Amino acid sequence: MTTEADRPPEPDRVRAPNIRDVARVAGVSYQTVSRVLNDSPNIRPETAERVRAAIDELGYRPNQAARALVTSRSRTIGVLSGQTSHYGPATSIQAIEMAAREAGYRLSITNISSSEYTSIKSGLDYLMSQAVEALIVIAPQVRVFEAINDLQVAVPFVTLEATGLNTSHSLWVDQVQGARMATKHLIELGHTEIMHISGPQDWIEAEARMQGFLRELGDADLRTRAPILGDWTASFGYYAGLELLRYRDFTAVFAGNDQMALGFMHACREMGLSVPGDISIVGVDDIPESAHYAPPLTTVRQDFAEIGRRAVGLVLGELRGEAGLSHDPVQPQLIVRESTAKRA
Amino acid sequence: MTTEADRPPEPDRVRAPNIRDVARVAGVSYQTVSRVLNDSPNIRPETAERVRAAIDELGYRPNQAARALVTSRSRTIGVLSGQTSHYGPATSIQAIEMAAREAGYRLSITNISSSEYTSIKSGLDYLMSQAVEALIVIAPQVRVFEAINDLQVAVPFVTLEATGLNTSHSLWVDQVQGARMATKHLIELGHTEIMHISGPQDWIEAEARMQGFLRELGDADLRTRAPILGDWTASFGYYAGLELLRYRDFTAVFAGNDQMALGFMHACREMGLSVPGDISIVGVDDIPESAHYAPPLTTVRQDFAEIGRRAVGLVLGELRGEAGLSHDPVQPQLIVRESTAKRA
DNA sequence: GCTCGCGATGTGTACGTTCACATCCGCACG
DNA sequence: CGTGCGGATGTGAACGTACACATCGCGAGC
Repeated sequence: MTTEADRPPEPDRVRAPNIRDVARVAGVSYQTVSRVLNDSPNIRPETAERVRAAIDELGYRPNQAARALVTSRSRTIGVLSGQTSHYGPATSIQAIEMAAREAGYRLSITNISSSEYTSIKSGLDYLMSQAVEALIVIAPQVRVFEAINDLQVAVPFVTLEATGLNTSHSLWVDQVQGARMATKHLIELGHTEIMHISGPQDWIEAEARMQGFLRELGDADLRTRAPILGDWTASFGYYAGLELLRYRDFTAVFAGNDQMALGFMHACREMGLSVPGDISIVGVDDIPESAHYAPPLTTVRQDFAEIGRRAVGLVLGELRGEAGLSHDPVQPQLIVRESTAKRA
Repeated sequence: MTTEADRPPEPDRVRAPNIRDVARVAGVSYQTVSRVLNDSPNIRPETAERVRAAIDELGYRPNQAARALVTSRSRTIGVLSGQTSHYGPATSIQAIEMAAREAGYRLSITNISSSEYTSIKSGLDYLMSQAVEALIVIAPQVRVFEAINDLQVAVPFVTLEATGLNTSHSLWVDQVQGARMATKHLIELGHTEIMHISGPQDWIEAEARMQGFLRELGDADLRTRAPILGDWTASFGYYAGLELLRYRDFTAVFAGNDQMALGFMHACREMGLSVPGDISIVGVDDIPESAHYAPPLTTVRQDFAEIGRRAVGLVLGELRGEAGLSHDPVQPQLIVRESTAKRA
């Protein structure tokens, strides 16, 4: 009835309403309010309605900290990522965020600036200090596994894009397969001298793409040559191209990602070479821009968003004790555009 | 002395050590431990050392939830962002994350999938339920301000990239100035018929760039034409190009971002037009790839990372009650490459 | 030698919630 | 008509920490 009159005088500092304030307004005990909040059974609909009305009236919001304290559940998923500004990680993280929020979890993201072990470890340490309930790693560096062991991470975790290693904790695009598709495509076009510009050696996915490339080449009995170790950037592709094209002892290039492919095409243009007339190029990722490169890039599409969603499903499933969740690799897809052609 | 013998029997479920466990091991009171944790003065160095040793021994980590509960400070900054997978937001967020972590804050990020008012509001609502202490908005939609008002957001907030509006809460790259630089550059090259492909109308920065474009054109007494309203994507730039180039009643294009510029160049190529021979093009953002487009793109550089860092500085400053913080717009920079040339 | 003051440390309590358990009521069953 | 049972609701405690205040000891000043 009287919702204001008989309350104690307003304190100076306005305090956010708590569960007891709601209870008082609704004329029930705080426990009943708690029950409504956690929609537990055995509440009379009429009572629940009154509580909900009180909640609205007061603009009450449950205090997450108090809840976390008593349940000792932070409802937080930690994300350890390398450069979150890159297309792949950024896309995955966005999907992770949405899937997590859907499931009532929030994210704690941390960027590791370098691939130094100490950097990984301190990033991981930070996440542990946030009491994350699960961990998703998008920093596909080999040393992450070490760090996870060293810190005795006891929560469910999954690493993205880390082909082949430690499969029970991995979820990945089948990079080996993707690389084979790209390489096979070039071979089928008649190319026999194929160059690979790889990502940094300590990225597992770079390693996997290199393996796929080498295996496909081996299966076709073609000469393999040492891949160039790049850094994923367009600039690297460009300078590598300027260097490599001085010899021109190859007619096709498989680049570890679209950006390096772009840089390489830039170098071709500058050296007066036609793509795909003189050199065929394949990238990986299918970033949205690659369809508009000059020429539009043949590339291996990866579904980063799907990977992110599945990662969340996986760790939350494990958290709920569900077993036997699917770790099947996500299949990449070859997108043929105009940067590849039959060997002249 | 005895650090193990006289403790109560181990409970079944291993409980994380708390401040009292540390105190017991260190032989001090829990309050002393608390003091060491919050490095308050008046602790004997020797005591502090003993406490620290106990912390290490037990692998103790402060419980953030308990801390948040009692201090009623969440140490969280909310980030409301549009597509976090885009280069600009992603770069800013990365910088925000690092700056925030540096300052002992974590982030709660939420993506809004559409620019619908309800979507913005629910995103904001989510962040408020996280009890964020401050808010950084990277979703530069006009309606965000409405939502912030409607929800009576009482925390310090700052919107990024929202030129000109509500300046006390904005931090921005001077988009108007950037657009003017781009336009002026084209005018100085002799172009008089310049087309603008803008971002979506409800993005404040798109609006600002359009204003800058129109003003510069006005100052030069050149004919203005209705800008095309795009969606930031390369594909839009491409299709818009195919359409517009059927008439060819312009010799230069100012695109709202690099991706649309890329798409437009693609269309030029397909229509048999040379860039910059027939058409000059300027973009905005200077994403890392744009230096390797065909041709390398003249563009207006924005320092997204700097913006992110300053946003954190601003809201945390306000939180500490510091006044008179700099809201000076960040100056963009024209990067002249090869997509622009004197009018034929 | 006594007191004052201050540095160093300890004790009580509150934060807001959930869990375990207690209580109350009405209805079905014998 | 008494008993038991289960649905609906209430009470007490605990989670781990920081703040306010209390206490202790020791050296300076008279």
